[in-house]
This record gives sequence, C-alpha cells and structure tokens, in this order.
Amino acid sequence: MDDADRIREALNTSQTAVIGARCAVEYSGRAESKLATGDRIILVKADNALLVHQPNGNTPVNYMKPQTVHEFVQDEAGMRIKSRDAKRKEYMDILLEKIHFVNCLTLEDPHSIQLQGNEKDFSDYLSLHPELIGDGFVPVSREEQTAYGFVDLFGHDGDNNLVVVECKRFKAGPDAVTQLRRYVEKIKASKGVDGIKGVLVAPAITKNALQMAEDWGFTYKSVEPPRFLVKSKKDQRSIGDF
Amino acid sequence: MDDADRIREALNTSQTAVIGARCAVEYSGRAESKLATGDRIILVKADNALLVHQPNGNTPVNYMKPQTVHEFVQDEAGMRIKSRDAKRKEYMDILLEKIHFVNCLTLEDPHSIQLQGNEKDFSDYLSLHPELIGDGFVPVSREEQTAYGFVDLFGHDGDNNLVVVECKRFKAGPDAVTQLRRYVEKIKASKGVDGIKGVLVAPAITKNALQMAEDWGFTYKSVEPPRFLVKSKKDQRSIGDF
DNA sequence: GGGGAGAGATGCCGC
DNA sequence: GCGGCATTTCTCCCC
Repeated sequence: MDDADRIREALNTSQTAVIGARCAVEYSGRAESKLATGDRIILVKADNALLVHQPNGNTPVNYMKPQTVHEFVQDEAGMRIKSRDAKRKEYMDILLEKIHFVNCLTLEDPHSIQLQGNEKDFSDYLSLHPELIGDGFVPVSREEQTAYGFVDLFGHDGDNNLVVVECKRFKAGPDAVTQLRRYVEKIKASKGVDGIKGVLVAPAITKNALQMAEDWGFTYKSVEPPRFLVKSKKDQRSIGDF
Repeated sequence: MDDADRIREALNTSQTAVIGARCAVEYSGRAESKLATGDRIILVKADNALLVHQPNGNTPVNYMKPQTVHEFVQDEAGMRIKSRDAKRKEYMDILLEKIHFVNCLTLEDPHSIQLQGNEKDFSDYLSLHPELIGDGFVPVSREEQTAYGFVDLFGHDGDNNLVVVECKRFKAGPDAVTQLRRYVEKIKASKGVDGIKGVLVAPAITKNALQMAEDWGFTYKSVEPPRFLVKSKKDQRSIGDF
C-alpha cells in the first residue's frame, strides 16, 4: 500500500488524513488564489474539511469547508487532490509534487470543548453586579432579542429612564458605539420618548470611540470583565500555577 | 528515538511537528477552556504556532499563536506539552495519553499566496465603471485614509454634491449602513455642508439594512462584484474546467 | 505598537 | 434557510 493508496482510502472513508507534501494549490470560489510550490501540511478531516498549512502562521493558507467532495487523481501530469464544493461553488486543486509522509487514522473524539469567559458571561456578571454600571441601574433583561434588536443588557435607572447597555470584553472601538447608537435610536423611535440612556461598558475604549460616545451623550463605564467564571464550586484547575 | 524524543526535538527546532494523539487540553488566556480526552491532531509549526484539531470542523478547537514557548514534560503523571505565551498571558496544557504517530520535518516554503477578488478589487472595479453607481458619479479617490476615516470610494456627482460610496462584496447588513453613516456625518460636520450623498453598493442587502439606508437618505445600488479580476493578460488557469 | 476595517472570515443561536 | 452578532476572531495596512 503506497502513499497514493493511503490518500485515496482516507478521502473515501471517515478517517482523518495528515499529509506532508511539496505541493502547489489553486483555489476558486468566493475569491481566487494561487500558491506556488512549497512544503506544506495537508489535513483532511473525517467530515471532509480540508486544510493546507504553511510552516508559519496561525491560519490555514487554503481550505475547504466540511462536506466537500475530494477526488484523488493520478495520471501522467502527476498526483492531484481535486476538491469540489458544488453547493458553495468553491473549488480547489492541490498538485502533489512530492509526498513526505501520509498518516491516516480514525479519531475517536466524543467530547466538545467547554469554554467560559465570553461576552455572555460578561453581561451575566454585570446583571448580577448592577452597581458596577452605577446610577441606580436596575437590570431587566440580558442578551435578549427585544423588539428593538439584540441588546446585551437592558434596564432602567429607577427614575423613569430606560437604560441600554452594550458591553465588550475588550477595548471598545467605534463599532461598539455605533451598535449602541442603533439600539438607542430604535427604542427612541418606537417609544417616542427621549429619556433613554446609553451605557457602554468595557475594560478600555479607543480615543475615537470615547469621543463618539460623548458626542452622542452616552456614558462609558470602565469595567474589568471577571477573570473567569467559576461554574462549579469544586473547580480544581491543574493549569493554575504557571 | 521514541515519540517523546521526536516531540522534544520538534519543539526545540524550527521543524514542523504533526502529532496524532489521545489528549486532554486546558487553556487559559482571553478566555478559559477545558477539553476532555479524545483523539486529535496536534500541529506545532516552525514559528511555534500550535493548533489542536478535532476530527470535524474547519477551525482548531484550541490553539496558541506564533512565538509561544512550548515545553515537553514527562513525569509520573504522564506526558504533557506545556505552552506559555507570557507576553499575551495565554497558557495551554496538553496531556498526552496515547501517541498514535509523530511526524517531524523541515518545511521549505518560500512562496506566499496570491489572492484576488477582495473588496479593494471591487472598489477598483467601481472606480473604472462609475456608471454602475449612476447619477453622473465621478470618482476622485478610492480606498484612502481621508481626514474623515477610511472611505472605500469618494467622488462627486458633477453637481456640487460630494458622494461617499461604501461597497461590500456580499450582502450588506446593518453594519455597512452605520459605517457609511459615520463617514457621511463626519464630512458633514467638518465641511458644514449638507450636499453629501451616501451610496451603498453591494450585490444584495438585508431588509433591516435597506430600511436603515432609506431612513438616512442613502442610496442602495445593487451591483454584482466582478467574478475575478484578470491581472495578467496571459492568465491561463488550469483549474478552469471543474 | 495602537487603531481601524476587511476576511474566501467562522460559528452560534435566533426566527 | 436568513439574519444579526460574537470570536481565545485573524490579518493587513496605516498612522
């Protein structure tokens, strides 16, 4: 069983294949790309996702999404992986000039990742600690699709003023302010009232964004998001002592 | 030379390592995550980027960025890859329970990808075909950092009206309208004039975005971006006949 | 290095 | 499926 056979088998089963190869890549779909010959790692997953990785960088240089159809072709021109995603109208050709290694195996992986510390956790935290937002803020709803759009946190100040809160886990930029502005304006328009406060909550803010917030009468409140949420009491972390 | 030695070597050189292993992963940094035991592909690149891939899906389930420091540890508790990115304050631990294979090699890859069909190409195309925007549009500058921000396309209508064009390669959503709105307002504020037109150009637009555009007096123009730009006359594509 | 915007963004959850 | 938005977004470009 040679390399070609191994690749063929991997493409036709739900195995995962890892190929080290000197190859050239062409892609056509949402954009078009060409990549001249070089040594790369090719990953073909069980769900037929395909990734081409160069020796440097975080992201794949080329890729095809899951459910792509891969065909291994070997003729006088050489070896190729021809990938077609007819539904998305995306196509890729990998010309394999030299195969360094091929590894195929079935990966048993029943678990999915548990992640915490996202923006939802931040708005939950703010909801539990409304004093961080100040001015007598009373939370009403969080992360909900209101009639006015998707609002992170929504409440009032106990003084007949509605309060719309937009929160960002990291430094807020102009986009955060315009988002907040959209919500506030939508509510103003539908309620026909002026007593609506907009509050932007984030650990930091860019100069421009702060200026924009002030121009629009919004409050910026600097709040550090919780380092991590402890979801179980017995949360013994082995990674803790760096 | 066993698996442990091979991994150790790969982590200490500018080789690229591909490891198939049953492992558990913990991450702490911008967020926190835990991933219980399962079979995965681990990629450690020449620049010390590290990726953990499950058998399905496009994106890595866990990762560390380039320039991370990796340490291979083997003791009574088992084998671990301890990754530390002190600068970014990101940390990862991979507990290796069973190693299926290890492949290390030096990847020679001098080329970078050539890609076309991005938004810049779209605005270039519109600049060459101003009639697509209509109303006697005369382009002046494109994709430039003006005093008012980064404007895709900027011009006038031959009738003393400035025209600001925001273009999107795909369906435009609310964000596109708010972006356009920011630029138009900035220019209005600094020039103190009202004769400024805002035009949103995209192949499609969402209902909400169209409503927003109309509310703000902007024009939406449906234009299909060019399938691809031919940058060289002799552009023989071998991928052509899918 | 920070800021701003695109990306072949991807993925998630809502309707 | 579309729509709206977060993402351990990533990457690039410009100041």
